[in-house]
Amino acid sequence: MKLNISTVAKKAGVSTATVSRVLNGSPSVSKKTREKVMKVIEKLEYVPNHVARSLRSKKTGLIGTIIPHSTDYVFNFPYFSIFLREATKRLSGDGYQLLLTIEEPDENPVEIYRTFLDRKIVDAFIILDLKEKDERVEFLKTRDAKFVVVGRAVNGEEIPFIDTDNMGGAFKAVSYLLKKKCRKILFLNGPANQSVSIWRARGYLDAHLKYGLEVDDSFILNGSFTEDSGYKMTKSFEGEFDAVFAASDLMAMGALKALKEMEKDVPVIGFDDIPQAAMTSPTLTTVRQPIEKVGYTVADSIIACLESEEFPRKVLDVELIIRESSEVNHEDSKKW
Amino acid sequence: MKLNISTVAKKAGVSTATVSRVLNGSPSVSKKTREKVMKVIEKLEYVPNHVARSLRSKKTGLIGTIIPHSTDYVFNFPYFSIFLREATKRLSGDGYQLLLTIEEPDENPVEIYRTFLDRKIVDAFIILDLKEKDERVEFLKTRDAKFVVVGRAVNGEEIPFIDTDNMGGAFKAVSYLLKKKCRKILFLNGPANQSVSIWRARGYLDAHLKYGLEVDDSFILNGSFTEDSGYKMTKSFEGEFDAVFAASDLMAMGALKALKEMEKDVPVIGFDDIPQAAMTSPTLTTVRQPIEKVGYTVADSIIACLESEEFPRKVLDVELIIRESSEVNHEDSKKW
DNA sequence: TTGTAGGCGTTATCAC
DNA sequence: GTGATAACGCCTACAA
Repeated sequence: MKLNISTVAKKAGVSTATVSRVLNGSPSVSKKTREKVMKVIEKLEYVPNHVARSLRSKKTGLIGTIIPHSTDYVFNFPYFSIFLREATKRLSGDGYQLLLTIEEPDENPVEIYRTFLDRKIVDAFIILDLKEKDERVEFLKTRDAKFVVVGRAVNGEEIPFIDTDNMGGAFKAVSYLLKKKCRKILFLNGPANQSVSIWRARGYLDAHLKYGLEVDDSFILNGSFTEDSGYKMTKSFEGEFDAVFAASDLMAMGALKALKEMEKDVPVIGFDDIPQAAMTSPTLTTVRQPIEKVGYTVADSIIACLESEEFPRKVLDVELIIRESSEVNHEDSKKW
Repeated sequence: MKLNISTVAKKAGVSTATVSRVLNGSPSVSKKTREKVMKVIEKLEYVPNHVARSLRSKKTGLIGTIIPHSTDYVFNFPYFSIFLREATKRLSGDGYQLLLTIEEPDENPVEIYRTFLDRKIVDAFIILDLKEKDERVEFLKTRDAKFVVVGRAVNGEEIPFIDTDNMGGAFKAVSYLLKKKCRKILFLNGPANQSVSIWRARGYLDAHLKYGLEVDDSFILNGSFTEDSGYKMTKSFEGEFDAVFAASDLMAMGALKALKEMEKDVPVIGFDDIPQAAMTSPTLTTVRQPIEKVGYTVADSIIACLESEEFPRKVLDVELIIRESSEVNHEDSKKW
């Protein structure tokens, strides 16, 4: 026996239209009818068919998030799971679901967006890992699709985005080191073509500018955001340096490991403030990104975007958290 | 102007039924008609509406995977991304998509399965992180839902599953250590209530049995699969031991770190063979799980389950990979 | 081989 | 307030 809206209508002695109204909280239903219908719904344990609703409303309630294949790090990244958790929480509060998918290894990244759009599988996208010149964004714009980017375009392009203040964060961290008289700050940056890297590099430069210092480009290294990358870049750097600023906490941890092996003791600052940052030895000075807030805000913006045609553009503040690793002789801390 | 099957039909001068037949590769369409229709489809760039198809066919093509909230480690777990990648690849080959979702923090884990089932959002589930007594499985069985479990029931219960030979793997690793005359093997196991932990404990016990040795239960510790957990359990263990067998490579790495600090040099074996295992110092002896194959096989089984009512039950072989960490005096390796 | 038409389950528009 | 009824876009008997 199939259970659908008309079964309920029949049992309740009303029309399907009325049941639908009850279901959708329409005000134009008498209290009495509403209660009668509700009772039947509960007794039958009826739940509306989501697919039929989608067909009718042309909305699936699914938000697509395609995880770039090029960056396995997002999964290594303790950070990412927090982002997802918060976004999921916010979305499900309004009846949306995250449709997470991994990019296909050897396919043009745009294809999966095309498929999802063509088949009308999702209502909107969350774009991760914004590139300097991002073909996914280009594509979605030509298709007039809804999306929110995590990250901020570097060329002032008008796209809906949420980002943390990467430039400001780098500025704060580097200024702190410069104030401490560090003058040769090794900057372990992320991949060169990612907008996040570009913003942080701008902060690095700006801080030097403020102090009237010139920047030697050879101190800016591009790697991936992993611990391993931080370790290797530090270890293989040829030349003197008196501080390290890393674009992720994992990289900073790698740098600390390398420094220890090199028996070199200079201030280190990371980026993110992942949970481990407070637990390493030495504890990590770092730029805290409000990752929960990012997850929440992205979800919130997507919903706003879908339900009221808003065009979100937000930069969230970051904060420099001072711990042991940025202090000279931080190795001493281990003796406690 | 809306683009749907009847627009195409009109343009091509045929009925919607014929277009549908072409779309679905029905043999009963003349070559000529098919070509004519195809041409129109291409010119119009028509793509069938997935939601309408779902409504008609009662299949969404979505496979639900709910990531347990209790175990943030799945995201720390470098392993998990490989699993997802392979599963996704296999699924999309047959037109399915993975619908990944994070479990809601403070909600009964079963609820999200209920929601997905009620609303008919997914065709089947992949269950991760099987518990000894798993209410999700119970629930899905009562609802007669399709699912495949990654992991093997410990009580012989009949459920569709894919698992690696956890017991055999532990058996091999522990036997190897016993053969080396180790007699006090510290076993850093995963959470006690997870089936994977129970299988591995069985392997540990079995190996001892084979050597006619009794097992001291105090040598079996339960933690989480993280590096930190391995480190702490090793460091805080009170009592002598002459080898370590860890239930994950991350834990093994934590154990190695602890041993180094304790200036203790005993063989260590891990589990998984994550990419880093070959790159640590010392390199890690470990039980290799064919993770790509697990991802592929789970996806394959889900499809088989959906399309031909099969009931998959498969245990995939594992292999002991001998590297440096299991050899006594492995610290020497660092001098090269 | 092809076309007609009903139905999948819901919601929105229009009457009453 | 409530009830018919027509879509939404597709597939599949059944008929031709």
